[in-house]
Amino acid sequence: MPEGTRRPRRGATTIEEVARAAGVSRQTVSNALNAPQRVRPDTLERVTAAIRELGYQPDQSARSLRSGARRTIGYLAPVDDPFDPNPLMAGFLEALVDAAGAQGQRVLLFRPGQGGGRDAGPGAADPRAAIDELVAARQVDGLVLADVLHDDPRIGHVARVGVPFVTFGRTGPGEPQHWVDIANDAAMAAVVRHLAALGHRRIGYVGRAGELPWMAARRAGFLAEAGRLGLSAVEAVRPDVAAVRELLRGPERPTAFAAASDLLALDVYEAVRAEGLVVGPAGVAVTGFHDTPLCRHLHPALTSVRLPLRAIAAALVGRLLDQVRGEAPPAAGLELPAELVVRASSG
Amino acid sequence: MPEGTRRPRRGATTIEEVARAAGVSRQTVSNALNAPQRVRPDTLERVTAAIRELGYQPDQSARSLRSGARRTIGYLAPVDDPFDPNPLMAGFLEALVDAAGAQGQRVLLFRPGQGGGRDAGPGAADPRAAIDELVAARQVDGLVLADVLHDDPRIGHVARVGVPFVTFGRTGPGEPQHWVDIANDAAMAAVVRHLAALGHRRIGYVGRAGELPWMAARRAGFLAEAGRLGLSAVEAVRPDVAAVRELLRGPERPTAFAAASDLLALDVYEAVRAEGLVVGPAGVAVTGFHDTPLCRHLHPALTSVRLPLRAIAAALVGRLLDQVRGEAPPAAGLELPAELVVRASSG
DNA sequence: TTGTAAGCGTTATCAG
DNA sequence: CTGATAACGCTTACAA
Repeated sequence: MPEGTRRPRRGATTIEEVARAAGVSRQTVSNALNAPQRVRPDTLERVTAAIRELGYQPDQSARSLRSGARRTIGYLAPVDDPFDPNPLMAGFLEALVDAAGAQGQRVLLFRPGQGGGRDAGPGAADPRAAIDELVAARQVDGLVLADVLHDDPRIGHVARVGVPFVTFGRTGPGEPQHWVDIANDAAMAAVVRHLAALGHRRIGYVGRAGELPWMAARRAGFLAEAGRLGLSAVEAVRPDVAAVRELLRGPERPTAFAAASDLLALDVYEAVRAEGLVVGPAGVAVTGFHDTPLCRHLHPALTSVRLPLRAIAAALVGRLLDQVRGEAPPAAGLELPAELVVRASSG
Repeated sequence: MPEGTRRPRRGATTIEEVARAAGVSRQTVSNALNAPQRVRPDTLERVTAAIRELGYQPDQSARSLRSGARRTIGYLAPVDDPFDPNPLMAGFLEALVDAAGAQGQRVLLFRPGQGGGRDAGPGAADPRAAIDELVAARQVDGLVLADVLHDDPRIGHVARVGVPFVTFGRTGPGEPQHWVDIANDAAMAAVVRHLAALGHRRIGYVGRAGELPWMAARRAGFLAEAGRLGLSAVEAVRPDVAAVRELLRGPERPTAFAAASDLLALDVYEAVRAEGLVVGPAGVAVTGFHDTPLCRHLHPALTSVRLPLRAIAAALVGRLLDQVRGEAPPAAGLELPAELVVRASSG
């Protein structure tokens, strides 16, 4: 690699130049930025003007090196196939970047399997290795983890490493409770109450019982509330069109369906139509979960549960920065309510 | 703000400690990392062992400050409502992070309206201000911009600022040609040929003619290829269900529809069914664009155009780093083909 | 091939 | 309230 030319420093206004322009020492400029109350008002004004005029911004690398604060939060992106992206990711990331920005923090994205060098050995896709790399290089002040699984190995790892972290999704009882999550069960219970209020007595559920905690919580919330209200709850054996059609042909034909996601609600739509029935309050009512753009493109438009992504992101960033500042980490997680958005498919 | 305690340096192995452990000067450790060929093999081995043993990673801030290289790429996220996220974003971002990681680069996400401080004045949502901030703070080596519009003000701005950049989406003739894009028109032409090969002679188009370049290109590709093949091309006056239904009731009833996106294809499905027709090669064939997860959840499954997101990301990162290294920027953009994925809705 | 000296831009300490 | 001095951890000349 011919490494001849030294990269010309782009524009690169330094604190020194600002100091000269304002007729003060560079220390005063630093104070004006980091502790304005310690600078005489008129001096502050003069410095501020010079800063604005020269378009000065402190070099973040220098600042980080000196102060230790990276002003950057790492977000470990889920390892999805690009063609089957986590529907959460886009909307949540935007909210996270905004929430971080409001606190003067940037968001650094990273994924497992990012060997900084050429070592693509085994375990290259281990999220723990990716975390270690980021932390060891001191590129972030803290981490945000999403899609927390039961006994997620990442949690114990970050706790052991000692890096500040928060999670979108609750952690296990033996683990640090630095989590924020939506009330999946309560939201699904609200769905059940909504359907019950419409007069439905037999409600079908479409979703997986499996190991994904948020899915398990939705199912539990459904079953609990249906039981409480004395409704007849019927579960599709599999979350697909064929299984739903079978329910619709059975003796206990549900008059409404709650789906664990918007995409699954789409399967319900297909099944209902295939059985010659119609989706809607007059026919078979249907609800989804996530409130993706899909909901408004369906006919009838799909009732769904909207996640409070901005509130979640704000809470996560707040709790993370508390830890970064050395304050006591929260003793308990934070559960935020999700909002039921009623549309034509059920109202 | 009581700023008493100095933050304890996390673990923070330094190059000095590695040097001591390996019995060499810290200079040699640096060489082992940045210019291994200049270190004697046995010394290199000893140093490498010490590095591994201590879990040493160079402090990125110190490295950046000294060398000028940030090893970080900025991605300007589109300003979407979190509840109507750009479907591109998730899958593309993952591909971008991986492509960057393969080159030893991280990805820093940012959005307009991120005042680092408390100045939420007007124009806070101006992407140019956000770019300026990031560049002035020297947090990135270069920028990736997506969703380039006609006469996009961001392009001229980054060119003027002089920061290396590339775009996903082509730039105007008077602007730098640092772009990578998919062949929207060619992909849509392939859709038309596919439908023609199935025997369709009257094909409907559902999409907006508007100012979004990628949408305009798809429409143009459709019209051009239909004309070339002597097909009758009919456009829906608006991209919605009602407009499609009107076409289906009209004298020139199309036997197939090409939609400019998967969500629009969903509207076509609805319209076809509302008219008592059936989607599929035997009834009305339908195609989408993007190949979102939605395609496989539709019945019949939706034929769509898959974007080569990983290839795009790799090309973008490659071209960006070329610029960062001071090599001549590419004189022309790069157009990549998209792949037609045929499913039951048209085959 | 390896070690020495300097400095990247900033902030913290301590005199004035 | 302001100004000099040192140090954060690293890389790049240059000398050994």
